[in-house]
Amino acid sequence: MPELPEVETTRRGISPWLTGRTITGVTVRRQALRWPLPDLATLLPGRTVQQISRRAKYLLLACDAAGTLLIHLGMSGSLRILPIDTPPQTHDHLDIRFGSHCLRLRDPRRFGAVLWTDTPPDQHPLLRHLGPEPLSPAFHTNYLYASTRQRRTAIKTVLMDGKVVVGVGNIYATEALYAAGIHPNRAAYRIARVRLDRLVAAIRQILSAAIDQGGTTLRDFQQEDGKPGYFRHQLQVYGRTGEPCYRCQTRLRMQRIGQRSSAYCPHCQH
DNA sequence: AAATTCTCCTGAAGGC
DNA sequence: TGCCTTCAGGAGAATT
Repeated sequence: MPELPEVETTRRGISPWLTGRTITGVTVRRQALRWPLPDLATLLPGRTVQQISRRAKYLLLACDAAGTLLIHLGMSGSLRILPIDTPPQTHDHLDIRFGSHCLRLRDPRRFGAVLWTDTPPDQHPLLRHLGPEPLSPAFHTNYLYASTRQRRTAIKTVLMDGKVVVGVGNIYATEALYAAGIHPNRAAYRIARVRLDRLVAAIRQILSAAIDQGGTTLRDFQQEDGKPGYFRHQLQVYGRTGEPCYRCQTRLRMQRIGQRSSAYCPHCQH
């Protein structure tokens, strides 16, 4: 399920193929994902992709001065670069063609989104209230400390709240809390500053390492060339419920926190 | 304001 | 083997 490292991996993969290229055509096989698609056949052909950036889990394709295409991969989306004559498979919803190749969006569960904005993307309603990027200087210990003092809910829920910090989903929240020795269900406001310092560092370190590994592939995620991400092999707790903790050998447990399954070590995390 | 619940969807896994 | 049920999960929307 694409979280920040998977989206960033995708961005880095497709960027060299698309930047500076002119879109020659579009094939829309399904007119709505999470929301109806914009009229891409009118908006895109003839536009040149200036750059591809990322905000939270959104990919932003800047198209000339005309506007920006926003793509969200939901939980099962992937983007690939393929020759335009590659037969589409089930759930291949959209091709954006540029010469002999196309950017193909596949999303079995259709939780993803494709949107268009002709104003600066940071002002888009879905982006304007987002918290800081976890790998930016704006995400620091004092910020997280201030953001958690009034929050009595589980720290894991807070980490996955995009208004606090973006890009951290179930996998990396689970891993970061283990690395920092914090119980995922601990009330956020009851975590001391020094422990939040460790948590900030863990989030940064884990996200960076995951990007270096091309993200985590559990089932659906693939890079632009079809290869999986390799961070799955570095996961310490996610998906390991019932197996021994790598540090202390205690059996890892699982709890539902905010509708999400959360693995943790009852000995190492408090 | 913060917290909780509901919702979208498909494929995999488990039960019988 | 096959049919049915359950579940996972990003995150906006609705509700309390």
